[in-house]
Amino acid sequence: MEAVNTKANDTPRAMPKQARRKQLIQATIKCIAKKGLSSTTMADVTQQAGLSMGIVNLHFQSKERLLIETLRYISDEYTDGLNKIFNDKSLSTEQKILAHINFDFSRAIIDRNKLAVWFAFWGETKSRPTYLSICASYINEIANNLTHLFALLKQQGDYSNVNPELVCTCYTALSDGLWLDLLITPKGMKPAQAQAVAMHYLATQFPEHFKNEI
Amino acid sequence: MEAVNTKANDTPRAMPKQARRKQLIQATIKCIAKKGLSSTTMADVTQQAGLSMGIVNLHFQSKERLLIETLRYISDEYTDGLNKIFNDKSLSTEQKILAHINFDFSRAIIDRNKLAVWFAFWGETKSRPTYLSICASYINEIANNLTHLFALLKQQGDYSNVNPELVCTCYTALSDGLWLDLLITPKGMKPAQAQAVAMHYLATQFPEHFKNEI
DNA sequence: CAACCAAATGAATGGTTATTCATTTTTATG
DNA sequence: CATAAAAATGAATAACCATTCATTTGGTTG
Repeated sequence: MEAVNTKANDTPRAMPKQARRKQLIQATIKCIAKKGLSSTTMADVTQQAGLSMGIVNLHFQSKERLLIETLRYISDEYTDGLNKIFNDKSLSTEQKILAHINFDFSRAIIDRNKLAVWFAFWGETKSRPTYLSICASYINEIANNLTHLFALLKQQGDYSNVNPELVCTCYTALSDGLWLDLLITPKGMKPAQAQAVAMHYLATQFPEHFKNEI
Repeated sequence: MEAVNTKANDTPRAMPKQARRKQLIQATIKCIAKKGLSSTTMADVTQQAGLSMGIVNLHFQSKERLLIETLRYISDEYTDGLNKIFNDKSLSTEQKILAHINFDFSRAIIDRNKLAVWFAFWGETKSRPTYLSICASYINEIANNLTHLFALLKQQGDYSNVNPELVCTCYTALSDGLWLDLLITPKGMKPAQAQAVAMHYLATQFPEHFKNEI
């Protein structure tokens, strides 16, 4: 997901394969947001990317693989961001949790184009095992990490009746639901507001740590 | 949404128009769950319903209208169920809220076929104003009712720092997120468990009323 | 700069799919 | 029972779309 040389204006033909793939994935995200997954065509994607019809099959073999790579792209972006926080040894447990929430509602993540992509794929998981397995793997990974953080925080205060697993499940579901609000009621729910709702829940569980954040 | 005469085995041709439309909508729900919105075809739907190709255009004019009516169907089913609870004068405020949660995680609502339909349409709202407006209207209606219930409950206990609007937003998002868990991790999350998570949140806000429900 | 190679193009192809409508089947009416 | 009206059928049609591949373009190398 890191900086790939995308000097599209200079010498397009010299772009590394990886960069062209990224360009096509980003065009796909825009198209899914603009036209919906069900009516996004190869012609739409290639035109959005400013390239020719055959290009997708050249780089991805098929439309289906392009879609899978698109899901993997946003899913990796999300997981990588959270892992970086989780593995950052300069942060305290409390700071990691705060950074996690900040990330969940950061511009790059709650971009409405990407939210549209998330929901489009979630809607198809029941019929596409490949989509489901991509989603399932990142979900477990994140849940384990976050539960661990809550368990650590529990030891740092008077939180004897906090259940870290339950809090993780609840926080995660809440975050997903707030993403939905950001997607379908853009005028009613602003990112900062969504983040405040998430903080409000954490404050109910860890008042000593998060009461002041609201 | 009420009982429509569907005597499919007796005299199919005599079914009222409304019933045939319902039959087609239910076939559509099954197909979207089975094949995904993007690859559900007219042939799939009519075959699932045990009818002939031309039937959808006869009753719905076009595929697009069938899809819109399908969204309206699940959306009405949900809204009607909640309104019935909200308007039931035999229930106390507390009982209404409990009934609301029970309904949110009842078999009819968290049927995985229907969940797949919800997410499929949510994923397309950004590109289809019609889908968006159907969703937007029911969301506002429910939020107003639920906020009102929380405001009433606030007066029945030591809840001076409870914010009914915030609690409504948070509960609603949580519920949507739990629906996602039920859709994509069916083996990990059971309906009763999801409901318990929702109750857990309400207990943080109204401990005097809901602490014992967990 | 010439020759080669990789990347990209886009017209052509073939398969898929929504929609139509002439025909058939069923129900209602007198 | 005969006739008319309504409902349903499904083969035919026309539009659409993913994929292919012969050709062109651009970059690299010696």
